[in-house]
Amino acid sequence: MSYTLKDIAREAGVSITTVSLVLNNKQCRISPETRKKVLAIAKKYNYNPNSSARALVTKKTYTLGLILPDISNPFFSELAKGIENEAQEHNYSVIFCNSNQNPQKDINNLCLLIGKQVDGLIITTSLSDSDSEYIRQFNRIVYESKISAVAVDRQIPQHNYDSVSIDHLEGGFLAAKHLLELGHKKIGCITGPLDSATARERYNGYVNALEMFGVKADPNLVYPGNFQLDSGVEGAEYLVSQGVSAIFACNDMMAFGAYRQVQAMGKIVGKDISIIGYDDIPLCELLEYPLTTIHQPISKMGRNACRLIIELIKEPQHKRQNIKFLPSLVVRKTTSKYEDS
Amino acid sequence: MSYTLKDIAREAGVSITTVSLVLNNKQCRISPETRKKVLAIAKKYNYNPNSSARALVTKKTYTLGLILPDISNPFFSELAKGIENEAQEHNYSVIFCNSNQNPQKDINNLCLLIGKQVDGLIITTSLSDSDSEYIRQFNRIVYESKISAVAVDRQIPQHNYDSVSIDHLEGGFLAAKHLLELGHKKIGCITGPLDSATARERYNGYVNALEMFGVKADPNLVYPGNFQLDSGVEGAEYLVSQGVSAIFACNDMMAFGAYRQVQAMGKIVGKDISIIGYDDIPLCELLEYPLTTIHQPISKMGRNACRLIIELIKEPQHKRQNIKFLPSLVVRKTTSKYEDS
DNA sequence: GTGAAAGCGCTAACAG
DNA sequence: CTGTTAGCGCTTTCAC
Repeated sequence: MSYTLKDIAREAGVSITTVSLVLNNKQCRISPETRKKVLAIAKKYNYNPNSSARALVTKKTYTLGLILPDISNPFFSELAKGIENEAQEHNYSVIFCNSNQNPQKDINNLCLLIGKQVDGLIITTSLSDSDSEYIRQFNRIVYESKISAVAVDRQIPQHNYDSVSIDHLEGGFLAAKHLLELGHKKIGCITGPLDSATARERYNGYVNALEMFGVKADPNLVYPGNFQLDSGVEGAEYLVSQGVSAIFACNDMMAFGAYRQVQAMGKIVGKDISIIGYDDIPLCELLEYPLTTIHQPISKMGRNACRLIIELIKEPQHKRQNIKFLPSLVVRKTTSKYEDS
Repeated sequence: MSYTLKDIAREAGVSITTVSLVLNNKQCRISPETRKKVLAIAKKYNYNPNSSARALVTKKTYTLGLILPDISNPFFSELAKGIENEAQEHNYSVIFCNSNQNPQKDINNLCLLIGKQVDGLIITTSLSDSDSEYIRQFNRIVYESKISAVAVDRQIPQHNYDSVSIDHLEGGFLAAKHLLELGHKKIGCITGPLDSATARERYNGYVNALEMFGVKADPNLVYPGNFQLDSGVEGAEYLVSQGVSAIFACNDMMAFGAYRQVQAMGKIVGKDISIIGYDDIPLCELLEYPLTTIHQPISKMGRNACRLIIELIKEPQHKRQNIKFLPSLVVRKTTSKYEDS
């Protein structure tokens, strides 16, 4: 199969220890010739240390476990990319597990990863507040494993993990502020499902901005959506009938639905009605009127989650960190100055 | 840290072997009481075997290595999902590595995965024919590692790996055939970059269909694109000026470019000019006239790649397999019967 | 400068 | 039915 230290030691006529020492670049004073000889042989055979053996004694696998709901979701694949790129630079590799929105799988994957002795865990569960029993179990297993863990994107209920996430309150605020600065007063909001913290934050950010600009938040201008395209069209239909001049859709899919509906109603997007979305999915740039939206630094968040877990591995007693990244406004063509008509 | 066989053995008052035996469900005749007692203790402590130790002796890690160009590309993330879902069902886990189109990284990742003693490799390299030296090295390393490997989506040059891919010849054929059956005769083609095998196959499929329907392939009706949106609009502009009644764009991005250009020229997509794409990206369904296209069974391909590598691991002498999946036609609104005007 | 020896946690003969 | 023993490939004291 593969060459071992023993093989190299035999061929070099030295002990296994010596070989191990030089291959690990240890300070130990090894004579230059021995070092050279060993290195040459190792290179010749393309020696690759057996990491199971090494892990067994060092108790470090240089492997990270990544639990996520669905790698095929662009948000998570972007996140995974950021994590893996950063990991590579630190000589870690990452095992990923899809839990497909199934709380039991979240737990199975967790156990699997612990069994594989990963050095750290990066977690975005699909666990929602209502999965109380699963959450308890999940947290207990993480705790007992003594493995460092960080939560990404969303905090895991019932426990305050070190975390990296995006400040959706700020995002919602930014979106509404942009509209307000353009002079809009009657600003509708199509929310996400309000049992999700993310959706709530985006909505609350919108409310905050209105208040800050002295505009009274009008419940009649809020349409409860579900992050799907359809609710965007329904929301727009409703809001336009309420006389809004601008719409904040809490994700791009709904913004796109709204975009369509506004057009279907014979109005011009970005002129008669301003629309702003949230997420900055690739679709935004492809529209006839490219969509103004809130951009999330997903990949950056991934990289930082990775950096954080590596810090934590090195120094488990590290002080708690809950890092928030700020989303940013991307102005394109669907928003413009309010004009009294 | 974690409990070991020894801990359980001590508490149960039996030998380590016995514990190992019952925990591995070995046939060995163990008395029911012993078994029960051991199981109970293991459960109590939430025993998780140390897989490094196990791997060290069994030489199996139950881990697969996945090398791909970029997990954030929807094609690859869908593929990864298929692979991981299947892997989970067979108790394998998967380490993924992004090589970011960098041939050197392909090789680094390969070495890394071999070092981690993965049982099998699933590979989609970004290596192109021109990276001859890298390819040679890559193949040599795989060969010397004696680790089973399968190529997904594209074969790796200079070596015939077991592989799973999509029959793009058939895909191109299907696209053109659809148009021909609708009565179109002057069918333009916007190709991908023809130094890629994938793009060539799609184009060749188109040519084959034309021939089969007795339509002479006209080089003036072929526009060399690059899979980017822009070349779709340029291609459409050119092809419409050549008097085509239908366009086969070799991917959806270009089809979308063509769609826009056709509209910009004052023609009605799906009536004046039929357009068919290739890939079936989410965008297709979102258009005003949803895009007719060729769908690729990506996730299925991933699952099969995984199944294949697992077979290969079990039985390395298995006969060679090069599995091709058939793409399928998805008719939506951008293609229609040819009407003489 | 270098080597001998112990041991990480587990499996797998081989004994009894 | 169960225990003893050896050993996987590596790191790490501790001697020399």
